[in-house]
Amino acid sequence: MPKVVPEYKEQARERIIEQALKMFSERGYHHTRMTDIASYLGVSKGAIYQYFESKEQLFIEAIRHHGETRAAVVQRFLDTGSLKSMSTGEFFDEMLQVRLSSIPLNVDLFREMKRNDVLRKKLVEVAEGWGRRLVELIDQMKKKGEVRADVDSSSLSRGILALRDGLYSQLMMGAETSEVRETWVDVMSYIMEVVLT
Amino acid sequence: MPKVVPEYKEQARERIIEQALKMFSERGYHHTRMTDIASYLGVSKGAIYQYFESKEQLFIEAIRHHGETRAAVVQRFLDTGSLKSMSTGEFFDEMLQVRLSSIPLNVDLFREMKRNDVLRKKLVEVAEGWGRRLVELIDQMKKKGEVRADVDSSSLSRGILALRDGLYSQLMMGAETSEVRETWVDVMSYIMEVVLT
Amino acid sequence: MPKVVPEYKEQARERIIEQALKMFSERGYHHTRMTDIASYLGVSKGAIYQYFESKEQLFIEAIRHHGETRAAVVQRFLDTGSLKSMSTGEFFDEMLQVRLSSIPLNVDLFREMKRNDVLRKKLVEVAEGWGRRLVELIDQMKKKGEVRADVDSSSLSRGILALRDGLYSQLMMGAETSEVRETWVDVMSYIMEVVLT
Amino acid sequence: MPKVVPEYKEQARERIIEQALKMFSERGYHHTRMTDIASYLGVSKGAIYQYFESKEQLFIEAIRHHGETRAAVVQRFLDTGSLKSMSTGEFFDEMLQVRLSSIPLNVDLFREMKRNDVLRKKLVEVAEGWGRRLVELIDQMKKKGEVRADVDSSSLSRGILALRDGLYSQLMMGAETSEVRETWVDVMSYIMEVVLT
DNA sequence: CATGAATGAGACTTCATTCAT
DNA sequence: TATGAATGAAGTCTCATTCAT
Repeated sequence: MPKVVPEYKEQARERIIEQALKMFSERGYHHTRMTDIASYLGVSKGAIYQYFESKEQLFIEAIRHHGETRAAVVQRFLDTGSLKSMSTGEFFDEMLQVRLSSIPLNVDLFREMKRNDVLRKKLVEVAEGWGRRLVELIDQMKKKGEVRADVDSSSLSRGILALRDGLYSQLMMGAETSEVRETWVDVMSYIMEVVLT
Repeated sequence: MPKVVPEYKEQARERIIEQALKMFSERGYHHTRMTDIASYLGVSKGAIYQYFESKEQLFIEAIRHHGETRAAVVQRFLDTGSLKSMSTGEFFDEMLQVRLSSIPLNVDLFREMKRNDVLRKKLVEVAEGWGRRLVELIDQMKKKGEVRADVDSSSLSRGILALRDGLYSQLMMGAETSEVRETWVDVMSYIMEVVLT
Repeated sequence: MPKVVPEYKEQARERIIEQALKMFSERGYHHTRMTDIASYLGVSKGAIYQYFESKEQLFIEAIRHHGETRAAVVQRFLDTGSLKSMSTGEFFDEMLQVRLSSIPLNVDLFREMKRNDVLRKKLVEVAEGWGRRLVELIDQMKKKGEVRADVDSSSLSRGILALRDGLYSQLMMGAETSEVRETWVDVMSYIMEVVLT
Repeated sequence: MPKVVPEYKEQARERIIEQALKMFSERGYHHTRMTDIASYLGVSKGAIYQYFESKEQLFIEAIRHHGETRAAVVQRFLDTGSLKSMSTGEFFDEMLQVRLSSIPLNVDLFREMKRNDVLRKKLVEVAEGWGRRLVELIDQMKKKGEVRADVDSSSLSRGILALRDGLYSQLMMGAETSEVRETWVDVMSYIMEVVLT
């Protein structure tokens, strides 16, 4: 009977969140039973309910945690102040670690949104956060003359994020990681070739 | 109480499939109840079971139908023999009509795949079909010298599809259609600027 | 596999309500499982959920039904325009049939009230209804000079209802019906002896 | 984290019993969680299990304790050797303090009785104890010629207890204490007017 | 002794599917 | 053929009780 808490309650929460996130992303919200999460953790259903009041709440927490983790990674690249750094295979690899299967998560999220206000706000907030930060970066680069002035920052930002999400989606559908990474590097380089001065 | 069969059995099947497809894409597989589909059709649950042996089977048929409809649209553009025609707002608009919310559909599909071999095959077949046809088009254009020889057809194809899917995903999340369309046109034009000779 | 509906849906509802009422009163809300009600009806749990959306809702309906049934009986005696008719063993017997174990019901009700506004309103409404009608009767009798003018109608009404409830409670606790009926008749006659002119 | 045992084990037991009794009466057996009792006592659940082997056992002890406390109060009035003393507002007030919400308790008790022999015996014993003592008092008064000879002691006793219980029940349902007390005084005075010589 | 995290039986509820009418 | 009431498997959640620390 392993305990959920190796040592501290906060760690237990985190362990649960991480396992839940993993399973929610891999199987989707509805295909992930509380029992499954529990048994993968080597714990009883009831234990999870000491940390989260419902499956939905656990889901929300998983999303929050996911968003925060991703934020750190992306921020690091944004901090370089250059779009180029995001066009690399390294960026893709790092995102992969953290973002793995987030598209399905988002879709489930979207479904839940219709019923859940808290969730909706959080999701929109996270999603818009990405876009905003990227737009800011592009705007700064435009000021420095590193990006063509006639480029629509918002449109470019949206396109990059769409490409990223579309590719992750392909990974989920079973595409080869190496091929997908190559696509990211290739297409980003095409785009950079045009928009960078 | 209108009957499922207005006149021909085949029409009844189609009516059911179309309603089911609509609801599956809007709400997702698990949030769509057989009762819902039936009542939206003004028909009893039992009636549906005369045309489809299970919810899953109906889902599969809906996917098939969806894939075929989309095929017609895309094929029309592919038939122009030019990537340019796909870089337009018109292409985007047409796809929108037919493809609306297909990302969620695909994701649900993916979830079902783990349990359903028939479904998996169909999905992979459809998904790869798109890629293959696009790769063929690019290869043809390369032969004609319309696309740079050093462009990786497979990678470019994959990137275009990813962009499309990522943007549709954004639409699902509540983004403005006009902004998303603009992104499609902008980013496709950047890419075309580089890959077309 | 007997059906819940012998013929009409309304009858099915009623059958369920009656069985539920019986069991709720005998065992209390928490000791009555949906499964129990269903199996006593020779039906599956699910069937009940076609008529009532939750156990709580079924409980509320049972209360409503109970109140209405009782109303008819009591009204008949009130309609005689005389308190005397309520002091008889016949009145007691009739109430017994209909009210059997309503004290426990009321107590469970009271417990639920803290959480359920609809229930609270209904209960208070029913409970106050009894008191009001009895007060009216006493007031009328006072006007006719059949009840002493210095009798407090509200207090007398409340006392009679309390006596009734207290005796029913004793029945629930296992007291002999004949003895309890005798008490009702005796004590009511003492009271009548004083308050009637 | 105060300890259950401020000084003596017996005091700890008593503290738990008193808190449990309070909560059982206010919320009912099923709505009172062991956790609630513990946290109101500022103690851990585990601590309670050192004094009582189960929730049911604690309930039983609470009942016993309750019965004993009440006994003292009532006995004091019985000791006056006169029914009149029980017809007063003072008696009612004292009972109120001690008996508050015992009807619900009794009902829960009755529910448990079906499953628990020990409980049943205790309850019946306590309940009958009240009746017996009251009957004895009335019999004594009859001997002294203070109560009419044709009064059925058992019936009168039962009626008084029923009135008391019915009124307490009304209090539980939200009736005004002052009105209920008035009813007790009024109705008891009617009855006394007839049965006392 | 005390604590409170973990357990797990058990209750409610949902919904795809069946089948008598 | 159509209907929709009934079924029952499966999932979520609660809470008395246990037990390692």
